[in-house]
Amino acid sequence: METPVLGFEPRCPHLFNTNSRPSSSLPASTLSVRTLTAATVVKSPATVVVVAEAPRTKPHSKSFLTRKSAISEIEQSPDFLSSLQRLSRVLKVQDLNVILRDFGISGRWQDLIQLFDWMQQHGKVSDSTYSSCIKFVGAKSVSKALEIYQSIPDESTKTNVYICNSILSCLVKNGKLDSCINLFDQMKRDGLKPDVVTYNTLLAGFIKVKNGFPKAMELVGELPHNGIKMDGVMYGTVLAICASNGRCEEAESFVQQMKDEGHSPNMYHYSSLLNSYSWKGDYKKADELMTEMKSVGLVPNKVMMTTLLKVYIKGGLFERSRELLSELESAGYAENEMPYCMLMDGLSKTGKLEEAMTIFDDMKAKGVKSDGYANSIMIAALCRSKRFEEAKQLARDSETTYEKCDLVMLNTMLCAYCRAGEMESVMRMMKKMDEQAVSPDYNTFHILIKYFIKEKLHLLAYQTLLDMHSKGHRLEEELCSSLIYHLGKIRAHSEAFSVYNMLRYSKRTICKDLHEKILHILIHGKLFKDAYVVVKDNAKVISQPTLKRFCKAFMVSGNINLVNDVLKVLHGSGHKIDQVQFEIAISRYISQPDKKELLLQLLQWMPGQGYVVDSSTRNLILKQSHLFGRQLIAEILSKHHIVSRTMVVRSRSEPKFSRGQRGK
DNA sequence: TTAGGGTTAG
Repeated sequence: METPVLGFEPRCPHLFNTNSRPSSSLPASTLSVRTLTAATVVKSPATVVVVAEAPRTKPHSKSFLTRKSAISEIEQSPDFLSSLQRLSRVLKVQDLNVILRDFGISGRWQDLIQLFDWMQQHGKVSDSTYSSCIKFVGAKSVSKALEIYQSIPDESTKTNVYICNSILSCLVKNGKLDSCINLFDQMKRDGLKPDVVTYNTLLAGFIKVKNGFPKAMELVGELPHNGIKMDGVMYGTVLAICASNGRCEEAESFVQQMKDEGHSPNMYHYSSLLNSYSWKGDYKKADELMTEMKSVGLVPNKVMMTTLLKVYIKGGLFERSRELLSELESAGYAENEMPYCMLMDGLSKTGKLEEAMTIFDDMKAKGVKSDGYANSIMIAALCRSKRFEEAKQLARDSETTYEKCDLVMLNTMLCAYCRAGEMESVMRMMKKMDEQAVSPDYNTFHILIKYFIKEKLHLLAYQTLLDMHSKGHRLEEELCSSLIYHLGKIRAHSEAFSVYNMLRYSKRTICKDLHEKILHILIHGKLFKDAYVVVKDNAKVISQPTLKRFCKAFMVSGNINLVNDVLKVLHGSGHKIDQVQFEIAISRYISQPDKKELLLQLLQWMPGQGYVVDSSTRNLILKQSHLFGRQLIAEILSKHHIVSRTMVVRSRSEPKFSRGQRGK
C-alpha cells in the first residue's frame, strides 16, 4: 500500500480535526498515518469512529512522489541536516512543516530547533511553521517559544491568529497567565482579530486560578462584541471555571444556555456541574443531575461517581458515602486509593477520626494500590487530634514504604515530626526535600519556624523567616509577633526589628500592640534611632507611658542631633513632654557648646508650644550664657518668663485644666 | 496550513 502523506489530509480532514485529537489518544505504533489504510480514531471514551480511506481520484504526480520520499528520507536519516541539504531543492515549505511537526510529535527537540533555524536561514518559513514550532518548543521552554515569536520579522505575521493562539496557549500551559493577558492586549492593539480559539485559550488559564471567575466572566462578556459564539469546547472550559470556583448557579445557567443553543452536554459538562455542587455538598441537586444524565443515555463513569462521592462527603452523608464507595468497589472503580482518601479526609475533618481509621485499615486490608496519599491524610488527621506519637509512627512507615513524596506529603511528615519533637527526623526531612529538589512552600516554612521557636532556636527561626521572606511568601503576623517577642528576650534586638520591618512593609495594617512591643525592645537594645523611626510613624497608637519611656531614654542616650526632632515629633503627636526631659536635653547641649544652634532652636521653640524652662535649668543656662550669646539668651528667657506667667494666670482661672492638656 | 477545552483526593 502506498503511504499517503501529502494527499491524506484533504481527503480525510476529519482525521485531523483538532477536536478528536487522535495523536494523543493513540498508541505510538498507530501514530503514523502513513501506515494506515483505515484509521481508527478514538473520539471519546464512549465513541469509536472508523474512517475508511477514500478511493483515489487520480494517481499522484511524479513530483508529489519525489517530495513524499524526500520527507521520509529526512525524517529517518541519522544525519537529517545533510539529507536536507541534498534534497532541499525538491521540498516546498509545507513539506518542511510536515517534517517539523514529525520532529515535534516524536520529541526530537534538538532536531526541531535545527530544522527551524535552517528554514529561517533559507527563507523557507510560513505562518504554520511559526504556529507549529511555537507549540512544540513551548511545551519544553516558554522563553525559547517567546524568543521565536519575538523574532518574527513581519508585523502582520505577529498578529496571525494561529500564531497568536499558539504562543498564548504556551504561556497559559506554563502558568504565565498574567503575561498571557498582557501579550493578548498588545496583540489586539497591533491588529489581532481574536477568534473562539483565542478566547478559549485564555479562559483555560482561569480554571485553576483562585478568584479566576470574575476575570473569566469579563472575557466571556467580550465575546458578543467580537462576534464570537461559544461552542461546546468553550462551554466545557467555562463550566470547569464555575466548578473550581464553587459557582453552581452560574454553572447551571451556562448548561441551560448551551442546551438552548442546541449543544448537548457531554460527560465532562455534567461532571463539572456535579463538581460545582460539591462545594456546598448539595446532594439533592447532585442526585437530580445523575437522574437527568442517565435519562439522556449517559452512563456514569468512574470520575462521575467519584465526584458524586465527593458531594456526599461534603454534605456529611457518611452512610451513603460508604454505600457509594462499595458501589465503586463493585464497579472496579476503587482500585486506587482516591475514593478512600476522600472519605477518610471528610470523616477526620468532622471529628470522626476512629471511623476514618476504620476506612484506612479496610483499605490496607484490601490491598488497594496506594502512592502514600492515604498515609499522608491519616498523619494529618492524627496531628489534628494531637495524637503525635501515632502520627510520627505513621510518618516513619511512610518514609520506608514510599520512595516518592510530593511537597504536601513531605510537609505532613515534617509537621508530625515537629509536633512530636523529633529533631533528627526533622533534619532528615529537610535533607530529603533538598535531595529531591522539592522547594519548600509557605507551609514548610511556617511549620519549621514554629518548631524552631518551640525548641528555643530563635536565631535559626529568624534565619528561616528571612529565607521565607526572600522567597516571596507572605508573613503571618502572629508568627512574626511571637518571634519578635522571643528575639527581644534573647537580646537579638536588631533581628527583632528586622522581623518587624519585614512584616510592616509587606502588610497594609499590623496590630497596634506590635509597634509598642518593638519599641520596648529597641529601647532596651539602645537602638534609639530605630526607635525614633517607629515613634515617628506610629506615635498615635503608642501608649503615653511607653512614649514617656522612649523620650526619657532618647534624651539621655539618643543621638544629640536628633533630640529636637524627637521632642517635636512627640509633642506633635499629642504627648505632653515632661519638664525633666527638657532639663536633660538642655544639660547635654550645654556640655557640648558646638551644639549651640540646637540649644537656641529648642529654647525658641518651647514657649510657642506652652513649655518653659524651670528655674534650675534657667540658672544653668545663665551660668553658661557667655557661650551662646548673652543678649540672645536673655531675650529668649524673658519670653519663657512671660509665657510662664500667663500659664500661672490661666491655671488659676481654669482650675480644672489638667496636666497633659495644653491650651492653645 | 497552522491554534483551543473540560471531570475526582491530601
